[in-house]
Amino acid sequence: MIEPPRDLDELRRRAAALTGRTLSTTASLHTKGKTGTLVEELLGATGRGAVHDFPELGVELKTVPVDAQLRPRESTYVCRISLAEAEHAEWETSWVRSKLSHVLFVPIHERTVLAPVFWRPTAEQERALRADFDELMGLIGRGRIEDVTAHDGELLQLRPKARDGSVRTTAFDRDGELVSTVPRGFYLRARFVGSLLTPRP
Amino acid sequence: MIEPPRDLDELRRRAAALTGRTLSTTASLHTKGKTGTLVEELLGATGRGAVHDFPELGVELKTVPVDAQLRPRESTYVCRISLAEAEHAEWETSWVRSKLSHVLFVPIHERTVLAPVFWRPTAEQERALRADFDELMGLIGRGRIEDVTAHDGELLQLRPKARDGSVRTTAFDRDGELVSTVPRGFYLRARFVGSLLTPRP
DNA sequence: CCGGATCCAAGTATGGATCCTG
DNA sequence: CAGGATCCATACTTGGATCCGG
Repeated sequence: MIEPPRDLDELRRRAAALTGRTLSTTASLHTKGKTGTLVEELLGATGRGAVHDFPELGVELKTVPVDAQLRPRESTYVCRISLAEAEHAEWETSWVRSKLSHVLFVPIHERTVLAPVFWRPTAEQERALRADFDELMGLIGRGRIEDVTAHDGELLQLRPKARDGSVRTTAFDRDGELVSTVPRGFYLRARFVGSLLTPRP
Repeated sequence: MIEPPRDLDELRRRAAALTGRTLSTTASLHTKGKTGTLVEELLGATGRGAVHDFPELGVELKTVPVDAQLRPRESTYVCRISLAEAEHAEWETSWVRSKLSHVLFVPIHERTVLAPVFWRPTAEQERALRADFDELMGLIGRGRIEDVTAHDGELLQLRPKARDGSVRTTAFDRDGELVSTVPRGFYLRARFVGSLLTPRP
């Protein structure tokens, strides 16, 4: 086990030191979440179950599979949402805002680690994220969960998040009744994360 | 896997048929909850996670370790309580009342199964149980959780229920603040269960 | 004795994400 | 191409209770 980084500079140095390294080709690495967990361990993340991967630094780590042009091949999962509490949710105190307040993106091309990118939302980006949040949570709060699709939201989208369709949670419908539905999570659109990895002036 | 009993008579017959049987002496049976789980399986209980062990019959199964005089060697665990919701809890709709509305006690002496006892609370017993419930939940509802000990309650008592002291839950203190404390559960006192196993006219 | 502390197995939830059809 | 579906490992929770020191 690797000690947690003592400050942001140490985390920067560790992340930079991984650049160009190739992750092991072991069969056990071919499963969905294994790359992310391995990079967490290599950087000394300790926040399993906490709000951030690096709780003292308030930094969230995300590995992103990319192509040779640094374009993400997938969207990036952020966190789950509580459908039943959507009506009272506020952006300022939301889990998704906390997670996204400071992110370390580690792009992975095939098995090679590329240059890390630290990101904090600009004022403009935060306005757009908040607008997505308000739109999505507003719909859910008004009982429209089944009308929400991954088409909604400019930067943030809402998608199913569960092992399979047999996992259920509850939400309110338009009549205010509790109904069973599939769990959802927030995701960052691939094109947005792509713009963060290759900034244009 | 054994099919669930179709009616109460079938459950009675199965429980009676276990009387005098000796549970296997396998090392794997020497752990705390294993006897209860084994008897559940032998009787065809299906209610893992449900309110009752036999959901269709509304019957709860409890194995009770006893001495040669049928005196329980331990108190009997009933269920957990939600400390944070204690203030609004009512006996009529409580989990503990449901659990205790119909119980099949299976006494175990060393590894031998003794005669089963079906029990439904008499009116008098239910009054006493309710009095204990109201006393305990009233204290907790008023933020006095840390003043409640296993001395309180005539038939029902409240005791810690967790792997070890590191597991925590939350309750309200006297100032209405949420505080961390150890999870609790309801238990039936050993002397009360003893009186149910050896009724005196 | 018995009140407070603890133990194990199994099921569920969570965090890590990628898979895969139309 | 990307929205909806799904996969794995690990942590946490729950239900089964018994352990053990004062």
